[in-house]
Amino acid sequence: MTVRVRFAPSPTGYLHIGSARTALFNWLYARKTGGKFLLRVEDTDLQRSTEESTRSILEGLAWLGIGDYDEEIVFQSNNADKHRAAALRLIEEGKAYRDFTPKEDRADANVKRDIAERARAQAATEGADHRSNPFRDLSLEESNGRAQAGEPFAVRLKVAREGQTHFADAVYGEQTRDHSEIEDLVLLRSGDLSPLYNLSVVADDIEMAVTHVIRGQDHLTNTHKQVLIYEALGTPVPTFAHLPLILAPNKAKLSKRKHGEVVSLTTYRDRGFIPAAFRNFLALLGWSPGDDREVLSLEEMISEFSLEGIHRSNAVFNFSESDARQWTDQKALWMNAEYIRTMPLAELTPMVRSELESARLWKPEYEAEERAWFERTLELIRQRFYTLKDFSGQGRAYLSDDFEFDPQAVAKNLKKEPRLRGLLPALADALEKVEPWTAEGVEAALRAFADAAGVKAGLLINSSRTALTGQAVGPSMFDVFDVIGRARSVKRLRDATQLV
RNA sequence: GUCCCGUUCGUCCAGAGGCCCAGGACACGGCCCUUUCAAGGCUGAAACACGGGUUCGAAUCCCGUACGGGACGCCA
Repeated sequence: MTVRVRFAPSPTGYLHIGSARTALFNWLYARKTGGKFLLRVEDTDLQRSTEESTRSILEGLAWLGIGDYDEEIVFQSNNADKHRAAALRLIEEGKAYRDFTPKEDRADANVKRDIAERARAQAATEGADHRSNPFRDLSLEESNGRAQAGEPFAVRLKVAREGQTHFADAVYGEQTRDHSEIEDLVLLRSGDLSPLYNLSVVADDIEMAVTHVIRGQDHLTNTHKQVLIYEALGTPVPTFAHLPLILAPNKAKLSKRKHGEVVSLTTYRDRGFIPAAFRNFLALLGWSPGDDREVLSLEEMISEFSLEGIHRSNAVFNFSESDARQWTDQKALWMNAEYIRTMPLAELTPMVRSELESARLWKPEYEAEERAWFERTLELIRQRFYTLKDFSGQGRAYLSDDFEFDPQAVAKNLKKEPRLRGLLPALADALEKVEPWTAEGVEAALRAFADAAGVKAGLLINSSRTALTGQAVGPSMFDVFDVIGRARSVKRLRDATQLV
C-alpha cells in the first residue's frame, strides 16, 4: 500500500512555524516512503478563512522547498455536502441522532476557561454522564417528524455507553480511552447543518485515502473521537503519528497573539534566512537522525527520517523578546550562518542578488564582466555573515561608495592617532604604485611603508579597515584591499583623513 | 475538575540494563591561531526532577510523588 499523507492547515493567518514543521515531517515521510504528499485547506470556518492566508501558506511551503504536493489541493469547504450526507446517513443507521436542544452561543474569547468550568461543574453533579442527552433515544419516526416540521437540530454521534476506543500512535504508542470520557460529539451544526471539524477531517481523510495522519500532539486526545467516526462510517482507521509541540521559552504554546512575528515563517524569509537552513533547524526540533549530526542535506534528512525518530517531549523554541540579537533561537541563527558560509556559492548567489536588488545595490555587471570579482567578494564576506541582510548591511562598503562609518570604529581606529592624518595619504601614495595589485602585493607594500614610517603595521591595517569599510571588524585586510581595488582603496584612504 | 502525554546541561538533541562519575550542537568562559572580528583547533563550567522498588548492575525497567504540557467547543 502506498503511503499517502496530508498537510491540512486552516487558512486563518500566516504559516506558523509549528505548522511548517508538521508539513515538513509529512513531506519527509512521503519522500522517504515513496508516497504521496497531499495538501488540504481546511477552510470550513468561512468567517475566519481568507484567500490571502491560503496564498501565504502555499508561499511558505514553496519557500521551504516542500511545495511540491502530489495531487490537486483539496478545499474542505467544497466537500460540505458530502460530509452532511454522511452524517445524515448515520442517523438512518442509528449511529447518530438529532439533538433538538436549542443552540447556545459561546463567546469565543474565553471558551477554554468556560469549557473547563463546565467540565468541573458537571463532574460535581452526581450521576451526570455524557449520555444524558434527552434526544439520544428518540425514535427515528419522531425524530424525522420533528425535523420535517422544521424544528432546528444538530446531529450528534451516538457514542456507546460501554467500552473504549483504541489506536496505536506511531509516536506515543498504544492509546486507550473510555467511552465514558467522550461525549456525543456534534457532527453537524443546528440550523444550516454545516459539518464540524472532526467529521470533515475524517471524511476527507477517507476520501483522500490518507494512510498516515501526522499532526500536532494537540490532536492526540481528540483522535479517539475521530476513531469513533471512522468506526461509524465503517472505514478502517489510518495510522496516527502525533508530533510533540513547539513551546515558547515560558513553556506555553507558541502563539501568534502572544509571541508575534517570531512564530511566522514569513518572518524568517523576510529577515534573510536561507530556506535550507531554516528547514534543517526545524527538522531537528522534535526529531533527530539518531546521531550527532546537526547539518543535514535534504537527501540525508529523507533517508534518515522515520516516525520512530520523533520524540515525545515538547521542544522549547528559545528566543528573547527583550534582546534584539536573540530575536529568534540562536541555534537557528547559527545554522543560517553555517549555511551562508558553506553552501555552494552558485546556490547562494541568487539569494544574495535578490537581497541586493531590494536594497538597490545590485548591478547587472555582477553577472557579466564583473562576475569573477563579485564571486570573489561574496566568498570573502560571507564567511562572517549571519543572514542575507548582512550582504546589504555590513557588505555595503564592498559594493557601493555610499556607506556609513561606524562611530565606534572611527573613534577606535582613526581618531586615536593624529599621525594618521599624514600617514593615510602617504600610504595611499605608496599603494598607488603597487604592482601587481594583489593581497600579497599590498601586504608587502604596506609592511614596508610601516617600517619606513616607524609605525606598527597593525596601526595602518586597522585604520585602513575603517577607512575602506567604515567598520572595525571584517575579513583579512589585504583581501579587502584586493577586492575593493586600487582606485577605490586609494581614494578612501585619502578621504578618511577628514575623519582623523 | 476529568482524561491523556511528558520530564537528560540554560536551549536543541545522543543515550533503548553494564560501552555513561553521561556524548554532540547552540549560547557562555579560557587558550591557540591572528592586523580586527569571525571561522577553525584545544579547553572549561553546565544535566539524568524526586522517592521507592526490580537487578550483581538503572539515565535506561516498574510504582508513586512533584512539576510541565495538551485535550475536554454547535473552533479548527
